[in-house]
Amino acid sequence: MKIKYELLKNEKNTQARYGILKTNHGEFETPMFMPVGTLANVKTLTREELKAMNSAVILSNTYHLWLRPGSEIVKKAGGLHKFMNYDGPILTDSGGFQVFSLVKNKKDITEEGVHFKNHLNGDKLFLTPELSIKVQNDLDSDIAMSFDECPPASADYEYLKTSVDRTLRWAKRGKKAHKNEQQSLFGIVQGGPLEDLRKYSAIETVKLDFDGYGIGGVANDGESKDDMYKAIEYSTPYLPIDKPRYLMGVGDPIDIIEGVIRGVDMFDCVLPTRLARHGNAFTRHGKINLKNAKYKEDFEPIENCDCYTCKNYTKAYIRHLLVCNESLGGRLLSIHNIRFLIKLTEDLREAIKNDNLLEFKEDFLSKYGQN
RNA sequence: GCGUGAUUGGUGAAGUGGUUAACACGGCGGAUUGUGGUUCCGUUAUGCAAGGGUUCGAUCCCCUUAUCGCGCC
Repeated sequence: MKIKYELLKNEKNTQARYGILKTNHGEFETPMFMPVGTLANVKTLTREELKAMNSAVILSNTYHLWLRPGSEIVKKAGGLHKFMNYDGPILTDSGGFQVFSLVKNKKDITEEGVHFKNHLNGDKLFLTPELSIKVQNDLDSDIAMSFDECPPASADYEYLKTSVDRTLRWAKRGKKAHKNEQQSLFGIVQGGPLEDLRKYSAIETVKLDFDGYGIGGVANDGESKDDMYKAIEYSTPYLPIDKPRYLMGVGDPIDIIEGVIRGVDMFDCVLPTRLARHGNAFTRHGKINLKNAKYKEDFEPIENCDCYTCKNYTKAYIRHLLVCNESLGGRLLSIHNIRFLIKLTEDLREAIKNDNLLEFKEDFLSKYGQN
């Protein structure tokens, strides 16, 4: 079956929503945060660890799995869930963003699709909306994403308009090619930070009738926070209330709060795991760098937190692991950082239920700082 | 004892009679938003063993001393 979103409550003072997302692999509350497992694996973590931190949906990637091991192999394995031994819901990204982020220079965007080079070995590749959907059908994820174009933050109006129209045509083609009745398909709203383009993109995408809607093209390099928040608030008013809204790629704690306030239900981001591998931890008092010399003799946990890492390890030990390049350091921080964001969404859901989201935000910011 | 070669940051080291002494590692700090698992950026020797001399100017040339290496009695 397709996923079902049930809206249970609107927060009184904001656009925030509390709801339930029903999938073939369980029911989960929203707003939610989805850890990223690009290569059919949330880097360094096992499924037991993900469950222990109350993680629900994870994100995986069409482009990467298409290249390695190849979607036919995942299909042979019985689909992505069986292949990676994960029985929770999986969302697959379409590859649109990867064409943008991994293949910065040599790409040729045509009406038919995108010509670009394999980021691993330089082979010529051609990805189309139909092929992206075919790969995602083979992967058999719970939620597939439309193949979109993700233009740079610096793109001008003319380019953005052209791009939005092309993404709409690609969305239509992808929907037509979509065969998997067990799999839901999301459309993606684009349009940069511009009100009329976001509105247009949202309205036209909704006309195609998807199972949920991504808000894309956000948090691209150079984009200001203000532009990001505008992109969200220019999009969500035109999205149906009975379908989930997914802000693609967003992950900074403050951005998650701002997204929720503007009516977003789902987030994903590499930040918690990437920051972890580079030695950084989210805390309620801001982000810290565990490699800093000041933690050399700090025998306290990162903070008062219910995660496995904080219950068992000190900052001094984690620092030692990081400094020595021991992979357990990044693993322990990944556990803490993902749990931090998931806990944040749990707190946000409570705040929505209690109609005190703005107070929650103010309190959070006063401790967390403004970055 | 005589002869000879060396001595440059925390480490391995480049280098030149003329403004700010390469580069690498390490250290310290920062970045990171639909993944970069090993990434990117910044910073880190007011000084070239010590003292004296030549010179407009010496880390570089000369002398003495110290330390280390090599060869010979």
